[in-house]
Amino acid sequence: METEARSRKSVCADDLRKRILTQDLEPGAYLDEVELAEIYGISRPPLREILRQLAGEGYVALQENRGAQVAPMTHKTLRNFFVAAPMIYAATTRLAAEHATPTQIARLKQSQQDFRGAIASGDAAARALENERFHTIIGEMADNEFLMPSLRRLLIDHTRIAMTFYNPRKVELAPQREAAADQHDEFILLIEAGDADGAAALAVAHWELSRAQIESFVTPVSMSYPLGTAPGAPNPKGNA
Amino acid sequence: METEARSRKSVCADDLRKRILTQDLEPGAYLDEVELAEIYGISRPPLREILRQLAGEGYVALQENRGAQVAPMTHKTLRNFFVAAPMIYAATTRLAAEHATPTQIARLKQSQQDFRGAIASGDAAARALENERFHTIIGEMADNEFLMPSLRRLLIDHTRIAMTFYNPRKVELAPQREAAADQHDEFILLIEAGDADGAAALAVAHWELSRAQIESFVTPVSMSYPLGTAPGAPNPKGNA
DNA sequence: GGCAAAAGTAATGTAGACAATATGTATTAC
DNA sequence: GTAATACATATTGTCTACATTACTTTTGCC
Repeated sequence: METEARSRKSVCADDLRKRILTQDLEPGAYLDEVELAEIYGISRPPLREILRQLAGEGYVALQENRGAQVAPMTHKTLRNFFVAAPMIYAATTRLAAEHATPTQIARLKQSQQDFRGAIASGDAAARALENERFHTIIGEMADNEFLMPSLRRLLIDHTRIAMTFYNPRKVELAPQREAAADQHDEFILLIEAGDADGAAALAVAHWELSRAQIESFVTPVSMSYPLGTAPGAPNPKGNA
Repeated sequence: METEARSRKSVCADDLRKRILTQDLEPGAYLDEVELAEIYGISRPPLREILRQLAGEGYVALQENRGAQVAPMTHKTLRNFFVAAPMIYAATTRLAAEHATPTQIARLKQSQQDFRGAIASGDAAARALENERFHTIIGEMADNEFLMPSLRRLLIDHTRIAMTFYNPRKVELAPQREAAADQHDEFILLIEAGDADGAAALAVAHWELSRAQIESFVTPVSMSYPLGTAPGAPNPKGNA
């Protein structure tokens, strides 16, 4: 095989990830091994290895003798997401400000440029993928192998949720998208300055903006708050 | 093949996990595909799938064309572990108290019985594995797919660190082991009572106990600083 | 006419053989 | 004597073919 044979496998894995993130492959969709193997020009064994890998990363779910399906999103997904996201985002962003290297900061700046470009292009999928990449780089800056697994899992469903609800034709959301992009610039400034507290606070603010957008679609009018108290939040029933 | 052919694969995966957790397979050790395939009586393709799966779970690290090795523990591992563990443990335990089902509580009680038995037996590996299982069940009780990945990753290295430092012949540590087991009983009580705050506080206390044990080995007498300092870079200026 | 059981079909799971890459060693040249 | 290159060996990566499991459809019986 040529030298690109090896890269065909990683191309396949990367493309599957992208198609799942953008909901081109919808949650719960069954994945046919022979079909995918033919598409990417590889045989079934290496494809099966990729599916196992993606299962470990949380992109797909495997069932014995019943094939693979894109990781489903159940009714509990959003609720669990709202519980875990602020904690993990704040923690990893704080660590990123403490540990970021110049090389990583340069990559983050490049990513932000690409993100702005995707917004301008109006391509929702491209914007979602660039946003995911931006926050993945921040996760890599945190350089903590114990927090990265949950961050990756969060970014998968955050991206998919965004692709579900964010409607490019809803022009009234354009200012919010701009605000998100501006916050990305702030991320870069604070991380470059090593401002851990500031970065963590911005992560929370960035989360709140996204959360508000999501809730505006999920809870149309009333339903004020039921989506779950964050771990560490004061207990509703008044105990000490 | 018989009906147990399928289970041979899961037996292989489970055994590899156990051997890694107990350091029977040491961090950084290279894994030979043909050797492992022969040991478990399967061929290389399914074994390679298992290795991919274990890589996704954080047990092993894969390198292109260079095989698999048991996930290494570097100088940064302990430091990153100390940062992430209290946060994830507290959050998942709190959620466990909120969401545990009677069936899960029954499993947790059984696990605690096995844990006590392992302590009595004096088998360090069995005790470590039962402890890992106990905390995995608590993680499953939390029922949050976004926090579970980091919890699994933490438990892997927590177990390995414990196997590294906990010396059964050090009789002076027996009371601490008893204290840990007693805390497990408290976990059961608080989770069964649905006391989220209490469970979270206990998780922190449980962590502090474990942390103190670990630090007593890492910083034997007077070295107060080394955990946060890069072991590769000895402090040039005569430190404080 | 409906339900259940059996056979057929299509998928996943596995095995053995082949190709390509990396590593270690030996030889040769400087 | 040392270093670099080439070759040999061992290990990883891949493919085709086969076994097994699950699902679907059809047929027979109630």
